[in-house]
Amino acid sequence: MEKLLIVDGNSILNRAYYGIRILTAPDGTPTNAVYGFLNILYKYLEEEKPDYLCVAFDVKAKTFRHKMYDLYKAQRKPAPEDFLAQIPLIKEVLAAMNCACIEKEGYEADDLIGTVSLLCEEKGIECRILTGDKDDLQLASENTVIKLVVTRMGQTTTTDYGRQEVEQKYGVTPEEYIEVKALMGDASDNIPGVKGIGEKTAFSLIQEYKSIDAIYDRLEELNVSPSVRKKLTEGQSNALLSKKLSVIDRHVPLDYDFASFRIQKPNLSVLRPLFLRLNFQSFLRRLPAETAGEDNGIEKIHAELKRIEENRLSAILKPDEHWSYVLDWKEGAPALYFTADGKTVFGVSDISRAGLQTFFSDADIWKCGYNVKEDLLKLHNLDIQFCGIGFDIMLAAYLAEPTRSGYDLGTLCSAYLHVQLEDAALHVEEDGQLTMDFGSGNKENRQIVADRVSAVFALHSYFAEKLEKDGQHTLYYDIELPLAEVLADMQETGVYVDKEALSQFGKTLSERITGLTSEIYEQADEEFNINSPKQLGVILFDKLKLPGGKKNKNGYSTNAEVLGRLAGKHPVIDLILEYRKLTKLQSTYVEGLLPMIDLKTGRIHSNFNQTVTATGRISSTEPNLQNIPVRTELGREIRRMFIAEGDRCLVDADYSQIELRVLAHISGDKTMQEAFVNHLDIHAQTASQVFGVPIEQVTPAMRSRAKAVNFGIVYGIGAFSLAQDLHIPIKEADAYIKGYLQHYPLVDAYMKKTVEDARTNGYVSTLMGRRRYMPELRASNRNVQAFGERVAMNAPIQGTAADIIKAAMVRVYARLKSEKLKSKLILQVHDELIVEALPDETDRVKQILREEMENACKMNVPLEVDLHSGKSWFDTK
DNA sequence: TCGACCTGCAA
DNA sequence: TATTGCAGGTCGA
Repeated sequence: MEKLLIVDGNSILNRAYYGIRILTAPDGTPTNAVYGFLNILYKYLEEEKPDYLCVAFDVKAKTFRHKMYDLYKAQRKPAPEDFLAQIPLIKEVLAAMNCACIEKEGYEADDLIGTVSLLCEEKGIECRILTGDKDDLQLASENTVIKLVVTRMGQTTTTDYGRQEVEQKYGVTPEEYIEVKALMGDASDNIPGVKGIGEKTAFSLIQEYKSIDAIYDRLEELNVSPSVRKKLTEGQSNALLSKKLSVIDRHVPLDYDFASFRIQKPNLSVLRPLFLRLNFQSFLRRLPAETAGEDNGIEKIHAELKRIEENRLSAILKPDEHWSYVLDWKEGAPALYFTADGKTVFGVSDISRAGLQTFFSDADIWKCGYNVKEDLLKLHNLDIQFCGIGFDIMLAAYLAEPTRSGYDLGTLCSAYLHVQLEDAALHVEEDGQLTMDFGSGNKENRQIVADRVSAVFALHSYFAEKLEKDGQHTLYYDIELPLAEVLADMQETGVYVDKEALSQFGKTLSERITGLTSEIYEQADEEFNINSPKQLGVILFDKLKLPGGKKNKNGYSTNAEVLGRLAGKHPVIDLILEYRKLTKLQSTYVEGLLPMIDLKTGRIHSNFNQTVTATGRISSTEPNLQNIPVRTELGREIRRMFIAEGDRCLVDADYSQIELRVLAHISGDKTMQEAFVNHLDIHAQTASQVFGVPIEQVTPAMRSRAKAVNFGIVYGIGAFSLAQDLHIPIKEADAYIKGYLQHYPLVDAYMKKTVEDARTNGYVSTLMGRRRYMPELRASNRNVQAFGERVAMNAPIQGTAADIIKAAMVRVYARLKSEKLKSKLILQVHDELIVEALPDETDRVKQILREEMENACKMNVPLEVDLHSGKSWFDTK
């Protein structure tokens, strides 16, 4: 038996719109609903494998229902703009897929669906209706199944309703379902129903009497309460009207030939460019592979590969050329591919160390790569210097769009050049490495790599120009690009760890954890998994009956804040808090760090990522060395294990209040600037302002509150959260914020202006021209918008601070190098730099750190650096 | 085995 | 209903 799938276009698009986070094409077109729609469509095409497919849409014009009842759907709020914009877009996509879209003036999608499903019944074709709207349940039959879509937490699921399922679930037949709806009405469509009759009564009435007509035929005999009878009497005309409105018209004169619903192949020459434009990578991958000679209108990257012998390298490499390259390790031994024109790619397989040196160690040979930091590390393993770094595609793409989730070459080609890098979909890139399945049918590795070199070349032209146009030249060439080398060096150097001491600390923790575990079991009077918040919640709130009910969707919340409020109510609480503290240290910082210690060097080589954060900060992984405990006494012990090797020492330099200084500078607020210019205690100063007392009368409590406000302001805090943070009434918190903005009026003005600028420009910028695009501000969801506003206020501050410390790192690195010091920069923790210094260089290193950090950026307020040194990180406080 | 979720660590 | 990150554990698909 053949099968047809008909989709309620508006309904599914709507579900997709609200179910999916904000998503935009590179040109700013909102695409989340279209993306979600296609995901749902593809999913059910695969699941149902229909022979026919069509998508029904509503038409804007009034329908016969409006003529019947002019209030029909009258209360509907107009859909958000970025939703409406996607309706023509999905139709464009469906047209390119050669999928029939049907619509008819005067009718709704439901009527078309009803008509098509009836046609199916007549033709003996199975019909599946994909919709988010329960109204269609009236169409269910043995042959017609409604697939009702529910989107929850990003997941799409459907429940299938045939005749049986409707009867089972609702206790009425599909035909009777219309009667129920007519009785109870439908607020969303403004169908009146009978006033006072709700869902329950409507269902029981229809279950008993089957139809509205039957009810009114024998109204006086009905076995109902007088009040229900009264309501029915008064609502008779509304009931009849509602039924007319609710019933789907299954006899719409269709202007479409049923045969045109038969599934056809997509029009690739239209669909592929469209998906490229929308940057739908996952859908591009679904499209059938191109056959040879097929002209699909898309330019493909293709390089002519010339394999050469290593001894010809010097002859080919002219220093006045710009060389785009890829260093490939796929075939076991390194291979070098490079091009000067993007068309001819030279390839040297099995290249020797000397060959690599010819290319990489010559500063006169200008080189453009992709993820240069990785190449630096690989070459350093062979003890080869990498000089003449001219450009890095990945870093440029990061500046162009720091919120991207990844920067693989194929994606960048489609997103920015609208050109396809062939086989891009078949391989996965990790840290810029090419890993792929060389199964049959693929092009051979060499050609793929050659094409990648060509892509690097093309992207360089594009991004070099874009950086100029966007005013990011200095940020790129003076900060990000040289920083790659600094980070590679830091990664390579690593930080020395006292493995024995760390292990010993772990043993001590283990003993205490064992003891705590049995104490907790004793108090709970049973054994359970303390690490499971779910089980813990049951113990605390069900078994021990502690107050403080549910919070999250899995049940009870048991985080430190909740437990803290419970402290004193039961002895187990303190034990659990202690248990949590110790197991955190044990699992994350002892068991997590120990295996990361390089056996040869005794050091941990964390990965410093340059293209991860939305604001310009660096991130650290495997392990993350930017979140080593410091706030609690016991946690801080971990820092004793990070030590300088041999007779060296650690020098720690951290910026004092860098974000507030940035705020004082970019807002232009004189009061705040003065505090910094005069080297005053900014939190005490703020307290004095907000509480209206002289500075010498500021109590520690006042200062600590002011400090919280200072922090909060930077994050775009609201009164609610400040109140929660400080455990004070919202009103009071609100007064603090108001007072703050009153005393720092230009901070207030800055916040407002930044958000306004972000709305008009679509992005915010840091002092050095780093951007963050803010599509959130154009979202229809209030929460998303409010989030966007906070981000708009915070990103320039956090981002400028990131710019500054990055500049400082480049300067410190250059100074250490130019002064031929052996001391090494080893860590960066957002506002803090750590150098492992030789004994006779320590004083010089301190001087360099202070000079280069304090002068990294000229602002209207001074930058101040606190310096400490010691044998371990613990000692540098 | 993988992803969602909760929790907690840092600036 | 405060920004930016990373990671470990549990639990269910």
